[in-house]
Amino acid sequence: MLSDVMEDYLKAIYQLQRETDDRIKTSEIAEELDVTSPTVTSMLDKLEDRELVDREKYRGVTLTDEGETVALEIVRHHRLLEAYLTEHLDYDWSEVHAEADRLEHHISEDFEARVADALGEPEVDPHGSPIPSADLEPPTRPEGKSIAEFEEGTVVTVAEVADRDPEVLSYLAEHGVEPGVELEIIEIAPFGMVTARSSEADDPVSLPESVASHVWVAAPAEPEA
Amino acid sequence: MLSDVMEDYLKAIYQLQRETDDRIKTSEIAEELDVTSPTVTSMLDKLEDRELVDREKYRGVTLTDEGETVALEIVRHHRLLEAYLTEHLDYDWSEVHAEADRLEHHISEDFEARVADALGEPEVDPHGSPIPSADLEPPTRPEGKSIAEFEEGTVVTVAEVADRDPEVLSYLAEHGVEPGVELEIIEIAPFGMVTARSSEADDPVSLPESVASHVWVAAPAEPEA
DNA sequence: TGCCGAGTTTAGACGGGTCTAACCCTAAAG
DNA sequence: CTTTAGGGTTAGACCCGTCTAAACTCGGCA
Repeated sequence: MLSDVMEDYLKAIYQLQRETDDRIKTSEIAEELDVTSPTVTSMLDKLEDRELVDREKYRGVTLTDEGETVALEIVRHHRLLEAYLTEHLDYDWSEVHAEADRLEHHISEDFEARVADALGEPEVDPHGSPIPSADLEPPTRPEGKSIAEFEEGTVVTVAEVADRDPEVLSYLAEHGVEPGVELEIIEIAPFGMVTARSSEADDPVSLPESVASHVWVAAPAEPEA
Repeated sequence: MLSDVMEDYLKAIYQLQRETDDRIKTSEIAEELDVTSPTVTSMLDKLEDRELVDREKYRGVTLTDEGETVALEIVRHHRLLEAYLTEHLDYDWSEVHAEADRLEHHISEDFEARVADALGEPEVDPHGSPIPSADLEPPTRPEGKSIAEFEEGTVVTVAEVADRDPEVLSYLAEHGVEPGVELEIIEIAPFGMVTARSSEADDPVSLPESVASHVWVAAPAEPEA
């Protein structure tokens, strides 16, 4: 049996791996989980003993297949919960993350199945993030780009908003930046700030690079304009 | 902040207190929580430090008002969850206990409020047990008797089935013993076994004293027959 | 090639929750 | 009033997850 904390580490490594595609360093995990580096090192020892991570001392870790499966299970729980809370308990898009973070470790397989069923086996959560399937096969990374990578003047459709900060999410929602909306990229400043107009809002919104890079657009099936 | 484990102890003490109305002894708590006596003693030290229990060494504990409030909060969570799982996620009456036991420590005030709202502020859970109100005032103990305390031939209405064992609950449900049904007491054997016929089942059912004592009947408002 | 700094790991401590073994108190029986 | 059995508490150990302080490694730069 794995502890909640171990699950958190595996999930963190998984998510960092999705972002960087490289070995994950101690300090990155420490940052992500808000603990010190030695704490991470000792946990990595334990995860290595259980063959949940591959490790090279001083050079970071990657998940083993088994570790990845565990991480996917937790991510599935998390995203199903987010979807359920918004659909059936009237939570706002921006509020669900913290609640799901606490609950994700404590639901049974049975609960997971019932929630998935109640939602009709959804494929994405309210932020547009893909929900791992019940078989926990590693999803192929969907192609996609952040809105910061487009030319000024382009109109794109938001697929995913990968931020977790509720304040940021509220702000984005207020300014019409949510999965599904169309965004016209108005300006990309030299320091990375993106200004865009949403189909759902009157005024344009400006987002610093750190936020804009979390707003993703699905790679279009090359609509031969 | 209280740990999950502390909450479990407070809840256990609360529930034992409902049953026995006396100081609760170390060994009773140990039994309830499936832990050894020294473990309970050391936990009681901590709860006493925090003024959540009143203690007399060698003679057991009672909850302080503050301890009772915490216990009521947990019980409220538990019973709301049980109600929600049966009403909205299609759980069976007999299955909800374990799931609620895990979740009860991890839901926010907000979640609690939304669940209560979705259910319409229910007053009892699926087992007929009263759900503490949101203000966490200690409920006055409802009058009531177990079916073992009636004369043979009496017809009673089941108000609460206070067992927690899913196997026992399944068995009872199969034989028509659930909150709301009418039960005709057919026989009370000298060793305490109760045989009764449910309005919801064809054949009578016999219950050993240990089970029968958990099947409660609300004290009727003395219907002057 | 050798040094240096950033980042990682080791060493050692601590609080939480649990255990077993040993000791001690309480209350009931004589 | 004394004994004793049963149960409660103390003592001491262990694992978990965390920390700080100190030692070490890697890789870039002189």
